[in-house]
Amino acid sequence: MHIDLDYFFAQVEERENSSLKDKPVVVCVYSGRTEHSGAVSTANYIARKFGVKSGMPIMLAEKILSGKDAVFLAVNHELYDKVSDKVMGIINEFGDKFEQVSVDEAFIDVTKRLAGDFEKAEEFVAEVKKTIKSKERLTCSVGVGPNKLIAKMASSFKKPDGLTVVKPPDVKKFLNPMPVGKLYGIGEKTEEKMGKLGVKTIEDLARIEVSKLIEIFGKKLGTYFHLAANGIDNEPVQDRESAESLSRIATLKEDTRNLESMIPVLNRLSEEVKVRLDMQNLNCASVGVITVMEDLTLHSKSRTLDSPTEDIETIKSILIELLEMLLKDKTDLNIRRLGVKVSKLSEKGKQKPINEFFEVKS
DNA sequence: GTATGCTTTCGGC
DNA sequence: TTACGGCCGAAAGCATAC
Repeated sequence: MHIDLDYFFAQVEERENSSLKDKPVVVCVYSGRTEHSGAVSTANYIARKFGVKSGMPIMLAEKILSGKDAVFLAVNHELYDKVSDKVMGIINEFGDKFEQVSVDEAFIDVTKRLAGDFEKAEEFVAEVKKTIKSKERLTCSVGVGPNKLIAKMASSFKKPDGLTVVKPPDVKKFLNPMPVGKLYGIGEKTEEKMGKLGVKTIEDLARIEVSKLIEIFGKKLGTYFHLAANGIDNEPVQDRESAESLSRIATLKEDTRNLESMIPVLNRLSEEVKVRLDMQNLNCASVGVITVMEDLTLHSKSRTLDSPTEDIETIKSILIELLEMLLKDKTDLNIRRLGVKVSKLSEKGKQKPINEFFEVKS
């Protein structure tokens, strides 16, 4: 079962201030460059009806909604995180296993609770929704299916406040008519490639011989596409240990390609990332710099280390090197936004096992 | 030549 | 008129090993 909180940030804001409920509400990330510069994080369904979307420039959303009595708010992550924790706690209580995917999404394994009986799903979900509604005054959209893949695709089928139950015998019926690009794991490029093979729908994909898919996409991907198109997925619902990566990005006061002026920013971002690493007792084995140029194109450079580090000075000096490299690669444009990312995270004091050491040789 | 893993870019929210 | 965040995991592209 997959649970997705509806238009989460904006819904929390409506909850905090009921006078917002019948108005367009737009939750924004202000960059600080000018009073109105920034982008839309999310908007309620009234604002969406007028065409407001995530990622849109705030000034454009303002124009679309002018005269519509719209409310623009700055994101309040502290609040959303707190509310998220409470809701996730509730959801966790309803499953035998729990997996949080993001601030507003989670899977629970309810196989045992439902005794494998999908007829019980509707009533069960009603109970989950009722609890979240009464304790936190929030709605969500829910998908129930025989595995995570189907549950995830089902929860986005009807929203907001939706419920879609896909019983095992109905899996094919559910997937078949969808465009192949809707299948989890298939992006634009792969969809294009599929189109050239005459594959438009998930049904088309399911009909292709697995050997043919392996020939075209390689063993790993080919096998995955074949199984997914047939509704088969064996990924367990499991606790996520910690995030896979951690990053911090900020808009510069003005566009520049002057290294000296960016070093203090890079240092500050590194320190903020380091604090978050420490909070979770993590170190990192990969360090990267991210830039968004004045034309909003994104570029990045990263380096994998020989061994994980937690040393801030090491991280800072690598980042400066990477930024220098990036400036040499990309000689034409100024940098608008600058970021720091660490990945290949592991818990301090624990060495990640190298699988080959334990592999049984035959 | 192919499979794999690493790096870079994309896309959802 | 134009307008443009921050964060994450997924997808795509690329390099290397066999």
